[in-house]
Amino acid sequence: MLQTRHFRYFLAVAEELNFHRAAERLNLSQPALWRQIRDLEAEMGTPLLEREPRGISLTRAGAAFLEDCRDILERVENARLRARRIAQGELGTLHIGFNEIAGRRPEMPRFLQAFRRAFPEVSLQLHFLMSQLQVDALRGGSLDAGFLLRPRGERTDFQTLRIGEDDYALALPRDHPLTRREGIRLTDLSDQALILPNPRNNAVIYDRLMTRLRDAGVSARIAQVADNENTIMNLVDAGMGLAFLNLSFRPPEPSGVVLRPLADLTMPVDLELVWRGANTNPALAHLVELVRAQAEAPPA
Amino acid sequence: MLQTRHFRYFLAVAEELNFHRAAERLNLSQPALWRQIRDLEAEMGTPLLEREPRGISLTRAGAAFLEDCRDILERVENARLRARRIAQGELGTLHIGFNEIAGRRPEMPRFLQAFRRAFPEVSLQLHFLMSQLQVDALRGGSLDAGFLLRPRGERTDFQTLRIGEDDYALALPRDHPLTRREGIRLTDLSDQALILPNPRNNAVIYDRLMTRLRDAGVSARIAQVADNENTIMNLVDAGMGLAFLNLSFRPPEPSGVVLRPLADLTMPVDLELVWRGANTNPALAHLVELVRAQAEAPPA
DNA sequence: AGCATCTAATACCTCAGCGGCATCGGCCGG
DNA sequence: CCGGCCGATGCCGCTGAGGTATTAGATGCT
Repeated sequence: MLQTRHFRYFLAVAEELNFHRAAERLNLSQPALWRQIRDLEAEMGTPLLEREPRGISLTRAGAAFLEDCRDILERVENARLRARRIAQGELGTLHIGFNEIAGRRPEMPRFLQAFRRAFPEVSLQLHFLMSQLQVDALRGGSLDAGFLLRPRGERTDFQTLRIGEDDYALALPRDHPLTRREGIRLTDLSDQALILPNPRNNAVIYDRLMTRLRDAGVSARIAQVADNENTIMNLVDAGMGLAFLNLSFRPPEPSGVVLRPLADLTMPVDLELVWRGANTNPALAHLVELVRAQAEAPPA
Repeated sequence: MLQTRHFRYFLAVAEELNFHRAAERLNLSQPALWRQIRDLEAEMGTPLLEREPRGISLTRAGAAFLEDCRDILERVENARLRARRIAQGELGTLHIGFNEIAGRRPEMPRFLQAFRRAFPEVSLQLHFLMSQLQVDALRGGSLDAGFLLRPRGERTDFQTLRIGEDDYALALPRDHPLTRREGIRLTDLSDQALILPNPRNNAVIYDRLMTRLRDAGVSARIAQVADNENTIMNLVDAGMGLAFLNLSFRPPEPSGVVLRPLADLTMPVDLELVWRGANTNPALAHLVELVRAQAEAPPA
């Protein structure tokens, strides 16, 4: 059977065109090398060397095989290196999710840029997904890590790394009467139209908000559920009702929406990097390590 | 050291994802295979298989390596086939020379077409060269075989294969007085202007012609030497003098040149396929064999 | 719970084959 | 004619690839 040994040996012989020198180069004895070449020719089913009275030369088949030898040996070496680099997490692909809020944070581009600089051969595939969908994708394995918001203190079987914090506040049109009130309370929302996040996308937040409203005895009217924060904001802007939005979701400047804290509603959430502990993608460890370092010591 | 054995074994294991089945496929015992894979991972410097409670799966590095394995094993096999086919003369390059006369013979395209059909992967490189230059090229190794004219009976250290025969005749303008004479003799050429082939290109023919003329006591005047048959014919047409041309070099129809045999000059030449006996190009043997078969039994 | 079964992993042994040493035989240059 | 260079061969030792028997862990069936 053809072994890479044969390729290495033939390469040396073909380059030196001399069994003694080739054997020396390979740290081998001349007879051992000679026999391997003989066996190689038998395997190939054709002579590769022309035996001449004074030394040897390549046959046409041998010359062609020499090229193939070089190519194959190079590929073997590259295969080894590639596997190593993948195992080291220096090469590969990382699927990263991020949601509306995380995407607007200044940390995100810092993390990604730092990672790209440190591991330029890891392809970063970014997926814009809401928090709940990210969790599903992480479970399903189509995502390696996600930047998302989780209510502080909520239990989880994922690994998490806290990057920042946020809270919810009341979003209301600039000209709404409540904007002139200090210390808005939940009871002030009675009989107001409310716009809530779609429970299909974000059940946790939806449930918590509803619970708080019920506990406060507020009989609010749900005017609309919306799929994402942008939609919610636009609906508020259009005067469809009031809503709860994250503080870090700053409305774009020419917007008629303002955010006001509620005196008796605090729902702190953490911006976290989340991943499955069982995920074996070696590049993931690098991402976590890098985000941890950056989050602990943000650049001056 | 990585051996192709390792590639073949890993390929089986990675495809079966089961040591027993893979070992069976390889006609190997499970422990032997297991140890080879362990050694392979040590060589690679990274695990390729994920050991799970129930069986094995590929690591990312292993999956990448699997692709490389397939690629490499395929290339190894192709290298073997390529070398074999080159050695068999089914693949390669053949440099073939032909001169003015051979090029005009109907046999040439027959030979070449038959060869191309039989050995489509042998690249035929055709070189238009006069006979003497072909001989030099054959000696120098830049030509594998040549179709050329040689005076019959001339000794040579080349291998030859007779394809056809030819002779020299007098070339003269259509309106020349000698065209009306039956049985032109060399002595009739006294005081005629003659156009001879350049002795640098075709020393043998030049010398023979000169010898015949001298022996016949003809004091011919050499008006010109010319590099090739076309030039000679044009000069004759232009009335610069008479010349000796091969019978099979039929002047193109709208030409004012005619060929007349000489009663006392016969210089038979053979159209031959000529090659060096020491030439090791395996495709050459096929060409010779094919030309021999075609020449002996020309198509009906 | 207990047993059968499937899997990867170990222990121990055998022998093929890879490699080393010594040597031969042919060819060339001095 | 002889010394040196080269490929080719014979013989022997030992490494390592492979076989058999067995263990160990997990799972599923009764």
